[in-house]
Amino acid sequence: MAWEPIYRLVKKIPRGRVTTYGDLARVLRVRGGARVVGYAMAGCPDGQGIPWHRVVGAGGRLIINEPHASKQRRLLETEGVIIRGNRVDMSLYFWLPGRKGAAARPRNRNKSGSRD
DNA sequence: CATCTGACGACCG
DNA sequence: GCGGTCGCCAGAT
Repeated sequence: MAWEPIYRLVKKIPRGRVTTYGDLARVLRVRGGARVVGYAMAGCPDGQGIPWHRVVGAGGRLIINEPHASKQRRLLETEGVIIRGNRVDMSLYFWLPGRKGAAARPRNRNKSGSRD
């Protein structure tokens, strides 16, 4: 399969940010939707700088099973992403792919100083 | 060709 | 908020 577009987009996810399988599927118009994107990520080649850990489930939930779950969690925390329970705060870290690298926190509603 | 499984997501109780 | 069901599609057996 040609998952290249998916991998390429995942590589564009900024450090300390996350996106979801569903959004990737929608932006890339993947036939099978989120499910297939997940399948693609599961088989993503290693050692190619693909930040697969920045891809989470809908709502910022970490749905991956062990042993990758721990790894993803550790990697995200390393990038400064606060993980609470089994999910991350989408209002702070969600990143929408595509569009010239612009676009970012569509739901960021904080009025205090945000750290970008 | 029939089934099962999986790094998903929306719904429902 | 949690757990179960169903729909989705691509491999594996």
